[in-house]
Amino acid sequence: MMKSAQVVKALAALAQPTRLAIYRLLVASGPEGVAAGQVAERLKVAPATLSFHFKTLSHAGLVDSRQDGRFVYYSANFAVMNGMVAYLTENCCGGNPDACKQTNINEN
Amino acid sequence: MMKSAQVVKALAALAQPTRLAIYRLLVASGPEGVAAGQVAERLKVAPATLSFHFKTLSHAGLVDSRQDGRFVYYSANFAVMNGMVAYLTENCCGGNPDACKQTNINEN
DNA sequence: TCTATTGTTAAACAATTATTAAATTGTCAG
DNA sequence: CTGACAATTTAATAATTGTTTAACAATAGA
Repeated sequence: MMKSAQVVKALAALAQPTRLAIYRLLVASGPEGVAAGQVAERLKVAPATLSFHFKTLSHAGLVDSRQDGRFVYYSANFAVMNGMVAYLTENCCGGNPDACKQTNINEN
Repeated sequence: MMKSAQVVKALAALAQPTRLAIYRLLVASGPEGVAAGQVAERLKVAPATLSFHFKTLSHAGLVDSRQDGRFVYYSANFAVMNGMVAYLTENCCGGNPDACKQTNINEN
């Protein structure tokens, strides 16, 4: 089980519109990753701002990076995301993952 | 599918140690809810601070409240939590919820 | 009604976060 | 080596967030 502090860090990293968009873009782009500049262009974010957000995501363990020539390729790391979802699922329903879904059915 | 902005709001609400602890306590305490004072005592949080955090959680739709006499009982609302987990699961693995688990197996 | 209890609100403040512009590092091509 | 390119770092600033104290509402009970 992931530690609470690490979960908070991961949640905080994703709790920002630009960073959530970055993460989604990386997830959709596969394991080879996307160059920082491409992300900047696609999401219309200034390079310095993007670096700042990458650092936050990276520090939370949500993304990996690899340098290739002048480019830095970022990719999603699913381990932390998975741990986070597992933590939420378990702590959302008191060990019964289906409880939420049942609640959801009742309320939709 | 939950909107991205609502997901960000829910993530932000939980991305704080005290609020995550509050939510977990409410989840563990069942649908009847817990009085604010009990939460304050259990988590050792000042009343005003707790009210502030309850407001954030409430505004994100993660908790419900009901007044009973002098007491205000808070309870977890699973609908938003469930929507959030569903959003993350879908956007984490590009529509394939198992991808994360497989990645996890590889990295553990 | 008076008083104690429960909880929220308001104001002030410290700490953190997000953004920008400018300077810096590292890499490649000529 | 030089110049251009890709990205990060730094410094400054604005905005947001978390906490505390004090004041405020609402309810219950004597």
